[in-house]
Amino acid sequence: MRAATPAPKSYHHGNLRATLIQTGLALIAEKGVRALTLREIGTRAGVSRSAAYRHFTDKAQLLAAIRAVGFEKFAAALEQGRDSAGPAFPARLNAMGVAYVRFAREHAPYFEVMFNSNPDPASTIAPDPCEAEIRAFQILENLIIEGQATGHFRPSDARLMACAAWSLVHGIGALKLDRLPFAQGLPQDDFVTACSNLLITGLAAPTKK
Amino acid sequence: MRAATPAPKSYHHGNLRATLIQTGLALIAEKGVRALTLREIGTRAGVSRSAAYRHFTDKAQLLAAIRAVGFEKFAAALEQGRDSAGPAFPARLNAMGVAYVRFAREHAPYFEVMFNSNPDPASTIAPDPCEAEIRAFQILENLIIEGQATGHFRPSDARLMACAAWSLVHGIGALKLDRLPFAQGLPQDDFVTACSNLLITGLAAPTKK
DNA sequence: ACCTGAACACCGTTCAAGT
DNA sequence: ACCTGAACACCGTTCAAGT
Repeated sequence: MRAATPAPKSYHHGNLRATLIQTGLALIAEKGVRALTLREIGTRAGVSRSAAYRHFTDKAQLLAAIRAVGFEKFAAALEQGRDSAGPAFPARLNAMGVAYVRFAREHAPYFEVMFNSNPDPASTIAPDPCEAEIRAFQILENLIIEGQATGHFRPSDARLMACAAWSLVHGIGALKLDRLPFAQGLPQDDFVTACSNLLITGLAAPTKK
Repeated sequence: MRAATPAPKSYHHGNLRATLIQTGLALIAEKGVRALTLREIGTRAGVSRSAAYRHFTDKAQLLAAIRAVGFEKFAAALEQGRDSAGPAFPARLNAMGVAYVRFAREHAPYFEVMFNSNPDPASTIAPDPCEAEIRAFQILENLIIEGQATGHFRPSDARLMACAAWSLVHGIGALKLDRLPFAQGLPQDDFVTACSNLLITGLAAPTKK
């Protein structure tokens, strides 16, 4: 009777690398960042605690791999948010912002490893952005460029405008201000929408006349 | 010769609690967040590694105390930034933003413990804001209220406007976008100023006529 | 080439015991 | 009341050894 065990993989795993990333992804969603330990990942993957070192030089490298797949999902969420809005550009920009903050809330642990400054060393510099992170930013920048072409957005530096919009929603997602004494009442999406409207119209009083 | 040792403090320390906070503050500035360990703090303070538990129930509680003094310095930096600008309100708002991001950069480790979601448990909720944090926010909110009174800022919900401005500069400080492929070139303060001008004037094209 | 097991140098936290 | 010392259950990482 050589049937019970579905995959033999007695010793060599086949693609432990991918399995470790998936296991880490599941673990982080289940029990948070603090529970994301090399040893537990190994145990869950049915492998010794030092096996990961054959595929990643470091815990930081495993986190980088996990972060990369997080940004894939993130970019997809932003695109989906944008496309769920109508054709008007301010509305599309706002929908992207809502999607951004929603992702930050619904996938809080992902969001943390994705954006937290480099997780392991005492180094103060941020980790290099991964491909999907740059792509996510370009989705936003392109939206602004299109909105400029149609005359909806002012013809300033589109990259700078994208930086400002990105920073705004990132700050909202990271600060969780809507949860604090400030600005209670409004449901989350409305809070984001209100902030994004402020960015679009500006804080300054309308020029009289 | 009973002179050499300044303070005897042979066994009981007197105010170990304050010493531990100061030691932690120094350690974090010196070697980063990762080096901020209860054991090392104890050793530096010349005390056993478990002595801290007489004054804090937890590492999280020590961090909360450290965060509180970080926010004191932070609020002072914001006020100083605001006052270093001229009397014009958009300029004062911008100066606060520059001070915000400067603090994030120059005191990166403080900034990390101050704003990072609760440091220890797997809990996903943010720690309660400390008194100085709320005060820092009110400095910003008051500036906007004053700017509304003089007609410089639009008469929308001042709290919401403060949330948007706070989120914007927080995102800039946290994301370090000026360090990335996007938006190179500009020195940091100019980058902040450009973003804050965008928030003030708005992303939308000026209404023709 | 890929993985294991024991080992090392760390953690936070607890608890009996000292003063 | 305040602190120590040993102990416990964890970490990441290394390295000889197995297959």
